[in-house]
Amino acid sequence: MTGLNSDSAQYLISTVSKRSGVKSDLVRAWERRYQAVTPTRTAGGHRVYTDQDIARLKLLNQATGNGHSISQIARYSLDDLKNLIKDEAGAVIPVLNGKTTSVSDRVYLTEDYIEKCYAAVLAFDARMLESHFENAIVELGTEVFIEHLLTPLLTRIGERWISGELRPVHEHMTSSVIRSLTYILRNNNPRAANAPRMIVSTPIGQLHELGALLAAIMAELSGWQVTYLGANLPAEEIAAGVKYTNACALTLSLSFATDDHIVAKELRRLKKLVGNNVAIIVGGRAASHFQGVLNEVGVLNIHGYAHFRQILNELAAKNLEQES
Amino acid sequence: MTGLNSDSAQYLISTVSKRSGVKSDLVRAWERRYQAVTPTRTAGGHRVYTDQDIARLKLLNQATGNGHSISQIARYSLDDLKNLIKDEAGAVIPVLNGKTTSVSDRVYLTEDYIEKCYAAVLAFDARMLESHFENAIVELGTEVFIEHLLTPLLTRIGERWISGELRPVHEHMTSSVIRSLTYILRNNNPRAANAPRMIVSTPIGQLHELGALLAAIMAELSGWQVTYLGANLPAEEIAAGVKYTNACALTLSLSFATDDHIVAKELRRLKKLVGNNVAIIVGGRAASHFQGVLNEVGVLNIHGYAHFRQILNELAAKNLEQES
DNA sequence: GTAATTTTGTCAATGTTTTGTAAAGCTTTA
DNA sequence: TAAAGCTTTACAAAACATTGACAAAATTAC
Repeated sequence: MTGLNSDSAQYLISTVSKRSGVKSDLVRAWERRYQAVTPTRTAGGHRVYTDQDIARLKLLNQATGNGHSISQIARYSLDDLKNLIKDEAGAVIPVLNGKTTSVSDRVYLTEDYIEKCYAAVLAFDARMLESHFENAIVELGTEVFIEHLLTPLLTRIGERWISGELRPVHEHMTSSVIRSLTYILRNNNPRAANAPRMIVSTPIGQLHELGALLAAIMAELSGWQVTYLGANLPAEEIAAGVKYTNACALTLSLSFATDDHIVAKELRRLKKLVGNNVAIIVGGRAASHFQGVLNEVGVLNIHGYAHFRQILNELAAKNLEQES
Repeated sequence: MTGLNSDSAQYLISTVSKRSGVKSDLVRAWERRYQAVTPTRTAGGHRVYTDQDIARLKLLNQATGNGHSISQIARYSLDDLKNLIKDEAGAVIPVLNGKTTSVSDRVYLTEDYIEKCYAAVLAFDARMLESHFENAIVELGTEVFIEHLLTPLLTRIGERWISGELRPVHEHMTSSVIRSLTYILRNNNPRAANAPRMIVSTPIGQLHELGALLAAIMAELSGWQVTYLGANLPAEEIAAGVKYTNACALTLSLSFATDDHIVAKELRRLKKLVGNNVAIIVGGRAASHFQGVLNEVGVLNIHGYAHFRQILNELAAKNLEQES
């Protein structure tokens, strides 16, 4: 770059109009009516603008396009305008449950909540964590809560656990809080009577239950009737659960990559025990580490939230038509 | 941060309507009739709202959706509204219409409930179990529920597990249901701010968490602030939990008598790690099996429900006088 | 249980404000 | 001198405000 900084660079109104996308007439109107920009003048009275002015007008243009009234935002600072735009950036699907706020707002709020929640985890403050969760559920709605708060939060906890910032207890405490919250989460979405049934657990050797919990909650919200069994269960027990509930799907979470062959062995046994009529779904940070067995046994491997939902819907549909 | 705080940001009514989900007409009606919001005005008379107003309307919208009459709640503070919504999230409506049943009636009722609940466990029907629990909590009250339903039920499950009638999965499923219920149980009894803190867990090798769960719930109901960590944790982790929360008591449940020396070793390490200022309480079916170590380490051994309550009260009193 | 009353969401009619656009007439600039 | 800019004035569509009314729903009274 040259030495041109934003103060020295100067433009006439036609240039500004082209670069900001706001018609000249309108630029003048905004100045006259609301002092949206305050250009200096040449000796002859022509307006002279800076780069900052252009940036400002660009943002104002975008904001008004988003429904904000120019009179209200005309005098906002550059930073404030940026925030305003950022808030609206994700506004793609503005309707979730009919009423309630736009998704983008809630997604934005989420970042705040994630920070607060993570801080509570780090401080090992279960009450605080629970309180934040409660507020978040109320404010964001269950869908957004799960997808944009819980999922990234748990991912982060997983990472920090690996890096050593968090200890296993942190995870246990968090699981505990979340488990007690499942009650609220579930109650918000009434289940159908003939909902397809699913077992969620983790195989022996997999002690981390956060992933499994998340899967259980997601499945519940997708209309499944989930029986959550907790972590670290032998294949026989999981299979027994499947049989007892007559579940048509079994979701396992693999969060930790182990080099022993326990998980592989358990998966094979599981497959043999539950047979071919039960779909086995596997997800979790370490799932790819076990890719070999997963392929061999023939399980559905989850890639992200959306994918899981898709799998759930497909399975539910298949299950429905089998029943009829 | 920028200067765009919740006071400065301003919106016109259409934006507010979009974000809060309340139609413009209705926003105005609520203002006119109940002063639900009190926006400022532009020079021309247009209403101008803040972020707070939007949050308010959002909550009001939700609350009215929940059956509250707008005239009653229109002037609530933001916090009150949040609480209103939060309380409803767990919506059990624990109202018994004033009519109280005698304690004896309720104890009698419990036997009925125990049978139903046990049948649900045996049938591996988590929904049914949860449903019975919910009804029982409402009908019996938390105290009776815990003492006369949950305690004997869990004892019975332990026995039947030994006899082979039940499998480990049954216990896992039951734990899962109870954990999700802790939310209701806790919410009925608000805790004091300066409540004494406690950690509840089970040591490595002790996979059964029902006893620990029960202890956690009891302690909560006795006014303790409990952090429940789940089962099967190494001494270091439990000790870390104690340190993080600054707990003055640690309750462990020992349900299964093992002949290896793991539990004994863990208990000794635990004692060394937490020091003498933290009371270690041990309960559970198999506690007596480890009597040797328990004496050596110097723990409080629980004998029944009443005894546990007594211990809790004594400790709480001691803790209180130490703090003052 | 029914009738009277109140609450509450919605709408319509009518007038005002906001806001983008544009024309007219004059001035500056290249 | 032609192009671009300035100011003033005007205009119309969209959005907003106010008032008053109405009917369904919820409460209350009988």
